[in-house]
Parts: sequence; structure tokens; C-alpha cells
Amino acid sequence: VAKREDRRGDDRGVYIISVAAELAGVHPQTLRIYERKGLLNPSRTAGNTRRYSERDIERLEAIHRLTQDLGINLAGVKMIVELEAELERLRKRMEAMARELERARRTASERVRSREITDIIPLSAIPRFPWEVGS
Amino acid sequence: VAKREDRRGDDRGVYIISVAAELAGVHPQTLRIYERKGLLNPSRTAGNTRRYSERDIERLEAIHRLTQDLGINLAGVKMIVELEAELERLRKRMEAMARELERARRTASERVRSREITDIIPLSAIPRFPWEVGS
DNA sequence: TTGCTCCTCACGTCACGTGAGGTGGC
DNA sequence: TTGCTCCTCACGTCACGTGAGGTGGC
Repeated sequence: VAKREDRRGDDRGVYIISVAAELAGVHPQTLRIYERKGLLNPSRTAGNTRRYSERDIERLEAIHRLTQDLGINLAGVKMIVELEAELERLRKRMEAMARELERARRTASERVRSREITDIIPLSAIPRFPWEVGS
Repeated sequence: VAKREDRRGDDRGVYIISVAAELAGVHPQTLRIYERKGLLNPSRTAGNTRRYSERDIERLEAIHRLTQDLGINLAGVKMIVELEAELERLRKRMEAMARELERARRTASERVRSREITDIIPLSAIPRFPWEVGS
């Protein structure tokens, strides 16, 4: 049997509002309020019924922590969610850049150590005759 | 005469509460509330009177925008201020890393382009005679 | 038919800003 | 003395969660 955890981050709408509310421990009406405030955007069935995804539930739990544990109102939650998304993006970019830097440094020393650089050496750096090397 | 703008970011406490409130366009009592919530930390005189700095005023205006224009409550403002500080730190680190990367790349090509690398080239890469170059 | 959904409206609670009231030090 | 500060308490407003009430589709 597939467990709920296996679908972590899944975007497919699978839960009706009553189940989603129960999973997140909130009132179904609360979910409608969150949606109106632009905090949540569950998909809809052809019959206009909301369908919440696993990702929606996670988001819901995060919102619930911010409002209940920290006493932050919905306007604040909205901005916080946006800021955290930006932080996440920035962290990813920074990780990529760190790898890039690591690679650039490795390349710099390896190109010198290996033969790869011979074809980039300026011609003037190549001595015509062995006895000219020391000049 | 030194203008207020010249002291932007200044940390010295210079304004008493009534002046600070007027500059930020809020009620003096509001400043005391912000302080109790941990959003602001003006210095105090020996006589226990609050003294607000230019930086405090800027912070105050930022808080005022978040609460009045966006309707965010103080718990939210507190977290947002912290998140923005973290974003700022991350951006600074990223800028430094970008410069680092630029430098690493420049170094890599310059070492190759200049004569600096000639003493690191493996001897085997240097042709004994001109007619051996093509081999 | 039953149990869900959809929506709107109303009430209770709480946070926050404003103000009053009484105090004390430059 | 005057005008500021300090603090606490109380009231008005508003946001949000909870719930009721009436509707319609699987």
C-alpha cells in the first residue's frame, strides 16, 4: 500500500476539502478563507469541487504553524511565504555558484598541470631552439 | 547645516520619542508597543528616556508600511524583518562569491595567456626542434 | 435519499492603535 | 512651573476562525 509520505511534494489533487481539513487539523471553512486570501490554490474538478494535493497539505500545515504558533495574520503569512520562496531560490543559485567556483579553480590548476593548455600557449612562449630556453 | 539625510543609517540616538513619532507619522504610544514586541530597540539616556537613531526611524517607517499598507500584524512584521535580514546577508555573500568566481576565471585564462605559466609547463610539452611541433 | 460540496452571513475573540490618567525628572 | 517623559488601563476597530443556513451535484 502506498503511504502518504511517498507522495510528498506531489502536485496531483487527491483530497476533498473535508479530508484536507482533517489532515491539516483545521476547519474546512478555513481552507476557503485561505484560498480567497491567495494563500492556497487547490485544483478543481469539472464539477467545481476543490481537490487538494499533498503539496497543498504541506503548505497548509506551514500556514497553520505561522498563524497558530506564532500568531501571524494572513497578510503576514502571504509575504513570509513569498520571502521564503525567494530565499530558497537564492540558496539554490548560491549552491550552483559554489560548484561553478570549485570547478573553475580545479580547471585553472589542472589546465596548467596537464597537456591541455599546450594549444593555447602563445607562439612566442615556445622557444625556437633549445639553447634559447634560458633567455 | 547638516541635513537628516546625511545621517542615514546612523546609529546614534538623537530623537526623543515625540520627535521620532512625528518623523515616522505615528503615535508615540505606538513606539512603546513596538519596543515591547521586540521590533525596535532605541537606546536610553541615563534618566531612562528613549533616544531614537536615524536607523531606528528608517526601521520604523518600514514597519509602518508593513502594518498600514499591507495590513500585516506585529508578529508577522517581526518574522519578515528577520527574513529580510537573512536575504540581505545571503545577497552579500553571493556578490562576494560572484567576484571570487570572476577572479578565478580570469586567473585561469591569464595564467595561460601570459608567460607566468611557462615555468609550470611540463618539459615534455616543449618541442626540442621547430619541425617537431606538428607531431 | 444520504452526505458531501458550494456559497454567504453573523458572531466571538483577539490584536493593535489611540487615548486618558497618574507619576517623576530635566 | 511648564512640557516633556515614564508607565498602566480601557475602549473601538478590524481580522480571522467557527458555525449556521440554504443550495446543488455525485
